[in-house]
Amino acid sequence: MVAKRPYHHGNLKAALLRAAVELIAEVGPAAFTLREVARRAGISHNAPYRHFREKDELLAAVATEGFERLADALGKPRKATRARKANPALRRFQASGLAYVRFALRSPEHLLVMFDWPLAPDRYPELSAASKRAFSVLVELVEAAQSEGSLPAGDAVALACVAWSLVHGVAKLAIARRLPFQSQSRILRFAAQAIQALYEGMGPKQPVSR
Amino acid sequence: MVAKRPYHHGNLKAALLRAAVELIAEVGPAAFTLREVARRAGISHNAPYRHFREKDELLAAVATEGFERLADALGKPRKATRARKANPALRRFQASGLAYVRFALRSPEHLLVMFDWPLAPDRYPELSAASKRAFSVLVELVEAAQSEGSLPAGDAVALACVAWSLVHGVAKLAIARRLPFQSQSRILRFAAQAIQALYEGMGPKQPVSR
DNA sequence: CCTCAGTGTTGACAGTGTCCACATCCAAAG
DNA sequence: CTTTGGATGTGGACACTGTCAACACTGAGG
Repeated sequence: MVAKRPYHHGNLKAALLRAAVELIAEVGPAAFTLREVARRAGISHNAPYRHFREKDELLAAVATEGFERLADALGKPRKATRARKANPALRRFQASGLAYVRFALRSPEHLLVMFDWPLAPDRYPELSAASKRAFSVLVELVEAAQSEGSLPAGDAVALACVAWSLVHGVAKLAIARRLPFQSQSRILRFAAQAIQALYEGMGPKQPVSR
Repeated sequence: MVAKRPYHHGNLKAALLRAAVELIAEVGPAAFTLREVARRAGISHNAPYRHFREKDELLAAVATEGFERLADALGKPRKATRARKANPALRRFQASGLAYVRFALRSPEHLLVMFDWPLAPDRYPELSAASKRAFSVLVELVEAAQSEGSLPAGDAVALACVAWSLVHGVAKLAIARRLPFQSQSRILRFAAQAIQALYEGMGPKQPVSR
């Protein structure tokens, strides 16, 4: 029983987070307005300040939520990869790349705030912790593939950054509608090709000069 | 002789563009303010409206300038690649990837407005024309490498998008300071590695399963 | 010399983020 | 059971923003 909003809302913080995500989805982070969020939550324009120090702290909460969901999406295999024979760690690594793009397509509003909004990391320690955690998930996937032998030994962080750059680029260009593909399935197919290209090389199978 | 700003400024439009780029470099596009630009140009807060319909049109002009410079940077080889023996087109293609990242490091304010600011493309036709032009430079580089044989035949646009995604990801993560490298030279070295990895494949030289 | 289009200015308005003082509620102390 | 204090929500205020309308200055062409 949540009652009928007598004076104290009960769980305003969560409601504000939800409303914020919806508003960002509609108008983008730039046109996002604290007062409009308050309006949608049916409260006064000052109530949010009891739960967030300032506008940016609400955005930071959205970004934190985003990094947590992203870490989940990366870590958890999509469907129980049924008894893969070869290179399961590589498989999971590549799947996580697709998951990154899928996350971006499903929650573009989160990705926008996570990467395109200037939030001082030292002011929002939970946010930077969440982002570090998500990155470490990626590094672990790389290390697993390395010890499996399906990725070259060496600086796992650097390897992870290369892979990250590729899928991040695909994700950002996709949600900015800069790629010449419309449907989400076409975009995901393209992402899979890109990931494959990064692993196998995009050069011709028979190098011209050797 | 430009005189001493009598009443008519003379070339306010250009001055506003310069001031806008500087301001974005300092505070980012989100905190960018039309009135502050006017202050820096030493004019009233309404003078910009004689040259730009609205705030976003000034931003769009910045973005347009950015795409034009980017197209130049991609198209023109950095230093006259002295008498390359093999695969000159491939060389130029890879160099253009580095140029993309170099452009981002040199002009992060332009890149931010170009890709992270929501500008209705139909409201600013010059902007979308400039962005199309820049993309076509990239596609031409791909096609040249294809006819040289150093890239596989097939959809040049898709190939270009893969390469674009990689360098765009590197560029965006770099200027957002998300990569674990500090100096510009380290970042450029990393970018070169990533480009090389995309061409040769990041898998082990001796594939584990074949 | 006049005029008039282009350029710059002043003043206004609604909307924003944030501060302050005040109102309301719930739970624990007495 | 009352009291009371901390947490939560409200209303008003302020400086600032983007944008509009009316007005002022200027220089080139009649």
